[in-house]
Amino acid sequence: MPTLIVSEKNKAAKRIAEALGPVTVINRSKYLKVYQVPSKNIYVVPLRGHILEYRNTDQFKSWINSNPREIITNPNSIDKIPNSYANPYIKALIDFAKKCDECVIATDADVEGCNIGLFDALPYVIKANRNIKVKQLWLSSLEKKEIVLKYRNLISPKWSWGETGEARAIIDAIIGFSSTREVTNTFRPILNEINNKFVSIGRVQTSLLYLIYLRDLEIEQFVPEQYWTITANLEHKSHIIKAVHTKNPFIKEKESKAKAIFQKIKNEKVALILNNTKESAIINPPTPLNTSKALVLLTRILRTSAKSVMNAMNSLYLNQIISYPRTDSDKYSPNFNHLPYLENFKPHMNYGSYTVKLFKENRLSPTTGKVYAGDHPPITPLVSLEQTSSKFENNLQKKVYDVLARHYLALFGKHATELRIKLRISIKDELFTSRLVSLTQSGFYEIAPFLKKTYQPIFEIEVKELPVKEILLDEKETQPPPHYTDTTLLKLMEREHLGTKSTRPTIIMILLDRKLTYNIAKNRFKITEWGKFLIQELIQVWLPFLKPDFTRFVENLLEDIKEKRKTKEDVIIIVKKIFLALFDKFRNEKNTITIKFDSVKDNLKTTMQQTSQKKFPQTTSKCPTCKNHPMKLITTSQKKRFLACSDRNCKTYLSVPKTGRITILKSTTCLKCGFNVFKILKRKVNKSNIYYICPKCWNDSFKEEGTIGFCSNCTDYQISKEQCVKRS
DNA sequence: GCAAGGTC
Repeated sequence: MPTLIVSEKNKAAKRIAEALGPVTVINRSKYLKVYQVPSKNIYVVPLRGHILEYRNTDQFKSWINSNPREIITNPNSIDKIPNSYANPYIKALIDFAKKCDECVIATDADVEGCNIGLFDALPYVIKANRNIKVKQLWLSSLEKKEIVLKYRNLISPKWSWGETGEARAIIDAIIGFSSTREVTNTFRPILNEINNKFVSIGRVQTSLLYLIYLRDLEIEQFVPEQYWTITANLEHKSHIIKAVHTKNPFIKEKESKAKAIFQKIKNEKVALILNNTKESAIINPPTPLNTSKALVLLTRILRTSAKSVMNAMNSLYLNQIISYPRTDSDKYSPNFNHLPYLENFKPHMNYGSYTVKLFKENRLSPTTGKVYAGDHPPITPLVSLEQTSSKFENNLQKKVYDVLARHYLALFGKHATELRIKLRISIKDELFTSRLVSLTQSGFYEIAPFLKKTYQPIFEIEVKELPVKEILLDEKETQPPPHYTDTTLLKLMEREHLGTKSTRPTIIMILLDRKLTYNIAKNRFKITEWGKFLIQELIQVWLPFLKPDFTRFVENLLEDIKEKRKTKEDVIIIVKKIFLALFDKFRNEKNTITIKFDSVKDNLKTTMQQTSQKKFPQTTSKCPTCKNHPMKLITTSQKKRFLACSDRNCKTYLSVPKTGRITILKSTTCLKCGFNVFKILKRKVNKSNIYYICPKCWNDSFKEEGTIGFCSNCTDYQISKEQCVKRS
């Protein structure tokens, strides 16, 4: 009788099947492939991560007519049901379970993997075939050798690991659903004012918001302190060498001391070099990239959001340009053969000469990080693509690939060398130091210059004296800590155990979407007035839940389930009890919150309006009515869009197509009426459609009968190479 | 209408 193997994702299913023998692919639906190994009588059915999710039962569907408190107390408040795309997967599990007498769970070798295999998929398998034998395939990598070996040594299912994931899901659902509803109901008068539909509360997101609140508070309450520094600019050939007084910084109490020193030396023209040491330092190439490190690096270099970088990596992976982007490995398996990948880059326009040099110098082993998670290698470029390649779907993918490819090549590079010169200097008996760091050997920086620090030009100092160009006494102020960026938020979340490598970018985005945070200059995050009000109120009643300690507390309990020290049920009872107490505290004290609403409502409304004012794209052509002002392409929060004259008094509006991405072509205008031509891109699953309209002509066409005012229907002109030209 | 966790 055949064997059914269940994997977490398509990629793993394919690899497992291929390792066990020649494969026949069974296309079950457009996206679902089952891999058959006829020689071994095996069917490998992939899943797509979790196929079930917790939802409120019908009894608790209504937000108004059900009691949020009962979501915690009533064991039937939530239920695990198939998600939107689960059906083909479930059907495949049932069909193949009926044919097989053995089921091997081969989902990822971690807590969520065990939960997906043993608690999402297996119940369907067993329901379809009560006598099926259940085993688990515990893979520490997807290499053929490992798969073959472990398939011969199947283990009994790791139920406790699966239960750990189940407890995590139940705890998050119960806490999230009950508190989101209760807090939404409480804050409803405020939500109406600021056009929010609800306020979401969750173990991870609310804790993160609290940390952002704390940082902003620290910045707000920061009291700058005055201090003074004495610096000397010394001349050496064409360079300026900056030296700092050894007693820097002079705090407020030492102001007079600083000024006295400055008075004493300000006209001195010679600096004596007392000591001149130099040392060479080696800078090693970076270590391979796991997901967290890649996100931190890419958001820092590209100055873009974690979410968009993660999306770009995922698309590159789906298009087989990079390896799997969700990995904890920052160390390659000793068996990983880098040669074919490196070989790819030899002819590359930008990376080629560096790569050829790697081969010449026989530098073919990468640096190594700390974790070999097994299932996937560190993030690796699989193919060599030029920046002009049409395989990139957008500019960001291009940039992400460039950084990842260069970083990968840097792993094999030679170390860089720094020259560090330290000078001890005396200016009229006042001691100064100067540190000069220059790059003497660029090594791997050649391919990955984005990893470089700032360096001074290379020079050596052999003289005993240097002329003083100027001596400066500067009054300065201490600076507050910076606002968080995507990069620093990712680091913070990792440090505080908030979220996972895959969910962190989404959680950062959720806070933005829900108007709890917003971006100020340079991708920096600030809590909104609304977020601040919310957290300030919650601190009064829910501080234990806001602190990241709560997640660590839950984590420890989950670990107890995994290690069989506690049962899933016991842990859920413990967490429910603690959270119910917090919930009741909120209920008992919520009058102290609602009583404040009248006094803060108006202020919140206006500040939130200011914060959310978007910059809408503008036409270069003028409004057809007033002929004075450009028009704005407005998109409302309900996703309706239209053109409006930027002069509010003019009140001219033009319709635009409801769907498709609009680009205002600024290099051409409609030769018929002079208005901008709009390019509309409609994305479909397989191909995209592009068409053009002039909004003025398009709107005019509504008043006439017959024609639709697309540019393609224009009798006199047509769009050619994004220019409006006479029809030939 | 809600969480956080997988994956496309």
